[in-house]
Order: sequence, then C-alpha cells, then structure tokens
Amino acid sequence: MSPTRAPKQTTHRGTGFLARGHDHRRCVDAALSRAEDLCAARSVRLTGLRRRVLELIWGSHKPLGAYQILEALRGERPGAAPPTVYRAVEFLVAQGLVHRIESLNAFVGCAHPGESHVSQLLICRACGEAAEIADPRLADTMDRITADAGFLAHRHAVEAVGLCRRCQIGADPE
Amino acid sequence: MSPTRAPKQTTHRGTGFLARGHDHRRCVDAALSRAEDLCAARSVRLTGLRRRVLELIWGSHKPLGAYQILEALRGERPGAAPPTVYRAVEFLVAQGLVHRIESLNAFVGCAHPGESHVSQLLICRACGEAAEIADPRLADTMDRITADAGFLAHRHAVEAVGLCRRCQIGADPE
DNA sequence: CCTGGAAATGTTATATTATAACATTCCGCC
DNA sequence: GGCGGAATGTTATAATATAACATTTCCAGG
Repeated sequence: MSPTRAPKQTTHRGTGFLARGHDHRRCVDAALSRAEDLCAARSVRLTGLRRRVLELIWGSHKPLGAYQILEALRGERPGAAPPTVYRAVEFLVAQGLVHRIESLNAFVGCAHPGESHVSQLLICRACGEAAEIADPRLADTMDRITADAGFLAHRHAVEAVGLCRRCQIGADPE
Repeated sequence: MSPTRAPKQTTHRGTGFLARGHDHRRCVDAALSRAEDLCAARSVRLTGLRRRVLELIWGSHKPLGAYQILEALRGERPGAAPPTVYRAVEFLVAQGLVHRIESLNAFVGCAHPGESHVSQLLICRACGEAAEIADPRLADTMDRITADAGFLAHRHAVEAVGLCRRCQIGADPE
C-alpha cells in the first residue's frame, strides 16, 4: 500500500528545525505518503486538490498563508478562488495533517500526523521557519492546569515567536 | 496616588473564571486603577481614549473584537475609525494591560498586568468568557522546552478552547 | 452499467479584520 | 508662547475569510 519509508531525518541538533541542507523532497514525500495512508485508513478522500495543497504547504518549513497557496494554485488551476484554498486547508486541519498558526494566519505541515499530541510551534522571526515540538511535558502540564481549573479543553494552540538557534548565532536567515 | 485597593476577588472555585454574580464593577475599577499606576510608573500616557478602550475591553470577561470596540466607541466619539481602535489596543497590549487572543482576533483584559508571566487563556466556547491562568508550571515547562531546542522565545501564546466548569455542568451559558 | 444523492469543487459576491498614508490636534517642555 | 514629538483624526485600501448557490465528481445500491 504505502511505499517503503525513508529513514527519519534527524532535526538539526535537536532543535526541531531541520538542518539547512536537508533533503527536503524527502520531507514532502514522507508527508504525502503518511497522508495517503491516514486518509485511506479513515476512509476520507485525499483528493487531487487536497493533496496538492498539502504538497504546497509542505513546500518549505515556512508557514504559508491562504492567499500564498491560492497564488501558487492559480498557475495550474485557473478557476482557483479563496474558497478553493480554505476548503482544502479546512480538511487538512481537520485530519490533523496541517496546523493553523493563529498568530500568523498561516499553515504549516504537521510533523506528527495521526498521533494525538499537544504541540508547541516555535516560529523564528528571522528565518520565518516554524518547528513543531511535541514534548510530553507540555501535554502533561497543560492537562494538569486545565484539570485544576475544571476546564474541558478541546483544542490547544501553543505558539512561541523568537529566534531559532541558527538565527541567534548570526547565521544567514535564508 | 492610587486609591485604596479593593480586596482581590476570588475566582469561582479556583477555575480562573469569576462567579457569575461577582461584582464586576470592582474588576473594572481595579483594572483601571492598576493601569493608571503602571503607566505613571513607566511614564507612558494612558490617555482618555486608551483608558476608555481599556474600560470597554474590561466591560466583561468576554473577549472583544476590534470592530466591537469601534462600535461602542462611535456613540461617544463620532470620528472613531479602525485605526483609532487598533492604535489604542496596540498600546494596551504593548503595556501588558490587555491580551490579544490570536485564535479569536479579539482582546481581553490582562489579569496580571505588571507581572512578567506566561499565561494560558482558557476560552469557553459555550459562554464565551476567557480566563487567564498564570501557572508557574506552564512557564517552567515552556522555558525548559524552548531551552532544550535552543530557541530564544520572545512572545508566547497559549490558548485552549473548550468548556469551563460552569458550562460543563449544564449551567445556562449566560 | 446507470443513476440517485452526497461530497467536492467552481463561481460570484461580500463580510471581517487590519494597515498605509497623510493631516491635524494635543501636550509637555524650554 | 511656541517648538517638537506623540497622539489622534481621516480617507483609502490591503489582507483574510466566508456566504450562497451552481456544477461536477464519484461511488453505493439497484
């Protein structure tokens, strides 16, 4: 059913950010392949459009806005309009394949699709990349806090804006 | 300089949400008074407009959108326009008097102005109220995670959407 | 097959949120 | 009083998101 998996790429010194020279096509291929599998398992349709939008979002590790996606789609799909994009990302977010970054109004591929997780998104304001950290300590702490408050949490957004290690040490942000 | 402080109101059974019948005028008065003090201490100007916008935001514990604030302002300040509101909230957020809730594009009064804190906003999707929990465990956990990632965090947004205790037990959401 | 109906997409229009740019007023300070 | 920067007024427009209805796709059941 799904092709043989490429070995998982390690993050750049454990930062959640992949090294600059990493084989990004592998990220994309792995993401698309996992998406196919998950959708098949759930009997939901990863249509051509949805697959393409997922691929565009995975085009880099920088969050992509809806209108950037739209612009990219237009070359290949003349009738594309805002609802085209918003409906596709709605599906992808609902399936946990993509995260919406609230503080940017933008979308980024989910690094842990299919696993239930509370993740923290680290957004570098220099290079624009976003890394996803699914640390169990975070999930634990948030569970404890919301439980103490008697709050029944449904959806979490944990976002931090700052500088990734690479950009702190003065590396060229690109 | 600042008037005698009213005793702090306790939250409803420790949930972060105040009891329905609490004396809300006290919340507002306390918030405005703390704001006056903080701005004076920092030599920044809490002008009439800014004070009024802060008061409107504190009008309830429900986050208020910029255009809701605008609508409220218009009755008393005919020339009010979007920049009027956005500039005032920009100031209030910069001074830590108000939080912007990213997932709602809305603003809510900060419960801990002047104290450095990482806070989690609990947003009830039934009653619409937002509670702010400044639990040191959260700050610790996030510090540890970002430190492990070598990330230099600058700004945090931690938001949870769900049901507050009151609304879980079937209380009238209003 | 074929077709009925739901899901997906196309299409047009508009709502909502936010900012740019420049003019005017306010206010502390000399 | 008046200089200069901060705050606000004013007009226009950018950026993000959804409503509403038309059309197409696709597959489950006949």
